[in-house]
Amino acid sequence: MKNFEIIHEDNKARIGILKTQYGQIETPIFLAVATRGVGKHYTSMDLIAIDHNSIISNALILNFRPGSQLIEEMGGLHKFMNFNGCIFTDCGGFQASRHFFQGKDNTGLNFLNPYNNQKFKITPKSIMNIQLEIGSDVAMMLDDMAPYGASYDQAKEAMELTHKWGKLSLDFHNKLKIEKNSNQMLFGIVQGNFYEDLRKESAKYISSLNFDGIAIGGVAIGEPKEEMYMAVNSAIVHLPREKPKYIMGLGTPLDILNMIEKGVDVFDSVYPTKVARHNTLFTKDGLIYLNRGKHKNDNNPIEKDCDCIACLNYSRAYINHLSKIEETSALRLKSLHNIRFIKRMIEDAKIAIKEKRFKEFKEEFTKRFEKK
RNA sequence: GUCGAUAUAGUGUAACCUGGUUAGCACAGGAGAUUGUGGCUCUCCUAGUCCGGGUUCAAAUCCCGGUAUCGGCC
Repeated sequence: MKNFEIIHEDNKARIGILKTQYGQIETPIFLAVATRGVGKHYTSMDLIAIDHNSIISNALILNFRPGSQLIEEMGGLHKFMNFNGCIFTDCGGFQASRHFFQGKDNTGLNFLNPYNNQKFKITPKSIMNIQLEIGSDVAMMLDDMAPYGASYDQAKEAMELTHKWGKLSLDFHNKLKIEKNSNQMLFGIVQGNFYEDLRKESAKYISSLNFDGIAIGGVAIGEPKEEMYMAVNSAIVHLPREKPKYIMGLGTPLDILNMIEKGVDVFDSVYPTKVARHNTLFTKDGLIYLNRGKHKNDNNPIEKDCDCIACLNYSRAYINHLSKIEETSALRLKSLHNIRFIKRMIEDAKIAIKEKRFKEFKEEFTKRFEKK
């Protein structure tokens, strides 16, 4: 049985159905970030309230606390956090750019558990086991991500280690899935930093393995936009049409639309929630800075036609007030608005794809979003 | 009426006693950043010495007068 089916296409843009162990989910999707089994300032109930059914959590960080075994004992992450939606788990490769990273060798990545300062090593095998214990619907292979500015040799080395770990991750995952009687999917990750030939090589190699889906990793790590698009373009043309494609870490509303146009199906990013906490809110007419004085007496919602919990119930003036007095409820409302904005934007994009006018939709959306 | 204290961006204050960088800081105001999340974070900009005179090479700072505010006493 195929676990991904493309049901509509408009040039490269498409609508698909991802068939996971939790259930079926229509792509393109945006995964709200719930690294530690909860969003920052929002819970699974909040996501349900804005009709958001897909998240990404982090296997490494969940394993630090409360531990993947405990989550398994509690019936898996869906039950533990009471989220009846699609859950991806990231492997922890990205956390190699964090300060608790302690270096790598050919067999895995070393970390310091920030909660108890114990050394903790993850390997392709151990992180597969952790993700199966957590019980996510989609697991990610262990990858090695070179930082922005890495030399060619450094990028090549990271890519080659990623390829090696990809094969190992896949083999272990297949074995463990049978042992645990799981239908968890596993996605591969393309690396190659910002070198066109490495991106191509990595895309071809990862595509040759039998992953359920393919992610492009190692972008949006501080590089200029042009380099990001170059890296993605170099890889994506070598990925098979029929597999779900995931760009890790994107993004902004316009980045998401641009990537949908290239055939990307899955997104995740802290961008919408991080900027929301810092008072940058998405509207169809562009970004607004909600903490500015002009909104102090604005009785309108953040966005007129938005159906999120913030816009249905509160004015810009009120949320500006909550922000000014540093009430944490403001962080929740603002985060939920931006998540909902992305979801609604993607829903509109899907309608456009069905009607074969995605390009026009994107251009109109971009024009309005960028106008000042 | 009288004696005293105080007067610095929109607001609150620092520098005054002991004259000497570009008058500092916070909030407010404006423009931005933020992309597989240990942090309601970070960057830049706007804006000020009550008024008048004096001393001095040099005054927010010392002196005199005015005005305003606050307080004490009649």
